[in-house]
Amino acid sequence: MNSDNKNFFQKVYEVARLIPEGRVTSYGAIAKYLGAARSARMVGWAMNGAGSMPEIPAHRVVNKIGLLTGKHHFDGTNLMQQLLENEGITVVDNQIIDFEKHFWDPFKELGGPA
DNA sequence: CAATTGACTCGGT
DNA sequence: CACCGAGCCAATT
Repeated sequence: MNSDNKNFFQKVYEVARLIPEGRVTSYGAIAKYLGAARSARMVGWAMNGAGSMPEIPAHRVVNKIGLLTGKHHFDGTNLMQQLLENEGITVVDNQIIDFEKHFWDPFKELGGPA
């Protein structure tokens, strides 16, 4: 079926919405899962629109090294970090501690491309 | 309509 | 190890 009927942004919203609590993922991971590994920027842009989507935990999406590059887009200056810490994730200097331990891989969790 | 920017990532020098 | 360029695609100016 045509999962590709949906727009790229729409898919990003779906995957982001599926991120479990206490987990995080990267823009590139989502982009790659959608078949656009080099379009990580688009994921970020999508997240910008996701800011209006309460079901889309954009704060759980960070760059590939676990750095909160998008924290400036949230209200205040440390809201993103507070949200992550609230879920049991440790963040120091805008960077997630044990990032790979909290990393949520859509390929692994969603089953990935057959 | 053209140029610039942007919540990224990879690779080369 | 640090810096720079290329690729991706969309929104804003």
